Amino acid sequence: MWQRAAACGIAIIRKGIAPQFSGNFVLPNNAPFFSSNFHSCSHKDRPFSSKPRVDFSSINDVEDALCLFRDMVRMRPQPSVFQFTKLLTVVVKMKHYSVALSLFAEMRQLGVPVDQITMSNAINCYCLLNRVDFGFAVLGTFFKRGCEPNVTTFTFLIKGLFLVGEIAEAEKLFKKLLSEKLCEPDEIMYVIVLNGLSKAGHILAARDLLGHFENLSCKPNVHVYSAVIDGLCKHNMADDALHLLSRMIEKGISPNVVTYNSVIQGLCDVGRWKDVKDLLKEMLDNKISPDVWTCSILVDAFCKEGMVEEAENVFEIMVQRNICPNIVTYNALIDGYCLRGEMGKAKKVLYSIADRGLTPSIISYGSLINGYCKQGRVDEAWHLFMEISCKGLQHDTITYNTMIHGLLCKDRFADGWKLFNDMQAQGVTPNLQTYTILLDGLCRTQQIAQAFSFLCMMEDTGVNPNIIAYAIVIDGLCKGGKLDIARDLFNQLPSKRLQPDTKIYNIIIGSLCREGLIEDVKVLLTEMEKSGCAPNSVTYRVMIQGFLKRNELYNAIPLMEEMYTRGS
DNA sequence: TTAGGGTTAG
Repeated sequence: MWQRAAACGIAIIRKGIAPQFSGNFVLPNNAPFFSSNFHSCSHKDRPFSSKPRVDFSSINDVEDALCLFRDMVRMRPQPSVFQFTKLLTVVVKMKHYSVALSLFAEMRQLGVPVDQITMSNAINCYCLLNRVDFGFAVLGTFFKRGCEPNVTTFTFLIKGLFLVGEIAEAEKLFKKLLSEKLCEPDEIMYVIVLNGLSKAGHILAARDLLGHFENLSCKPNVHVYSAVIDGLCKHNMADDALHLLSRMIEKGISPNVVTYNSVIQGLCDVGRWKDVKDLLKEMLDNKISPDVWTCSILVDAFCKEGMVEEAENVFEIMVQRNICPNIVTYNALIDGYCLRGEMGKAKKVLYSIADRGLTPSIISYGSLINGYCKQGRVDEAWHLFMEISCKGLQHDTITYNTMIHGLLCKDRFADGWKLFNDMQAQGVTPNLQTYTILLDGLCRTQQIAQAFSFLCMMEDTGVNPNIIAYAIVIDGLCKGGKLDIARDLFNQLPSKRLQPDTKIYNIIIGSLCREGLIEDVKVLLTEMEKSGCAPNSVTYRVMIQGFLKRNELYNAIPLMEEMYTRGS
């Protein structure tokens, strides 16, 4: 739908004629979009002195905003379009987008003036509600009153397209703005485009666009560089990120704490500790103080490496530098203790969070539940799982997955399935991981027919089983002595657009060896090599084990030799 | 004296 609306909106800009649907277009709340109250006069035409004062500082929540709106509507003379728009933006900042749109609709019904900025804000609200299509429809109505969208209006729309995953369309619209000179993109628009492209994995396109931007008269600023640097770091291109960091400095743009945090995160992710140290030094030399984000990244990185003592040292540094840890910092520490199995310490941190004026999040509980489950202490995990609702938090897909997985690992299948039903009853959507956990449970208990039905059910609910899900079922079939069915399913993978990985080859090869089907093994090994899926140490191990089980030492020994030659 | 931008976690 939005493409048509967008095409129409863009065509209108190009031709400068009224949109075909502007007159009677009805917004989602069924209020006609247009009324005759478009405020076409500039504020100079209406002296501000004639308008009553409106106190926005008294607004603490959305109810206050609604009350003020009612007061403003009754005021005589009526407050200006600026004041009404200001109120709308206060509501938008509170993230009450639907409320802002209702106010907007009411303004139109009551004859309160709206202008280009008010309308752009309405577009923004639709976009933030993932309804960029309605945003484009509002765009179409701009021209009815001889008003033109500007760079901010288009920035809202491009951001809206990225939000709903319409990456190509966002890029297309941006290029159209450039090629048809519909507006002059500014730094903020570049940040939105570059960040959208980077986050969607189109990192090379983002880098090219940055190169283009560097050649314009309006030069990229620190935010623009930071967006691309962050994208590079998130796509394991830490060297490129470091290179870009040097380039921005050469061009006289100083990185800020956010830029450094992105690079530090990227370096921590790949364990480049020396570079992290150098960068921290560079930061301090440049008089950029680490913030709570920097510290949280470091705490998390140390904890993931099992270096909890070092993470605790970061906490001490935070105290010295007067940096207050936030819930993310504490969650990283909880996770660190859990990874080391130090559940007592992890729990102590959880219960100390409230003492520090913070509220534990669902992630705090999720980490602990995961830690207890990993240790097989499901009853303690369950106790915390139940505590979540008492604390006014909502269970999410991940906590359900963790708990179900924990129960199934302890063979508490009935409890696991009961929780799965409860999850759906609570309106928490199962994801691929949920289904994979349950599929594994079915296969481990040799409920193969149910596992097959489950695969079909997954497809029906729009969650396509991935290679891991198939590997679980194929493994279950092999372990249940149903090698033929397993091979059939394996052969169906290409038709499901799934590329077998080493793990799945190993499952089939191991079974074939146990059956003594050495010729079939040779065929699969050749196929594996051709597909770029190299045999690994597990491949050799399963083959050797298979042959030894058949007392075929003469087949096993040459494989041992080959395994050592290959260094697997 | 009305609008838009970047980083963290189970």
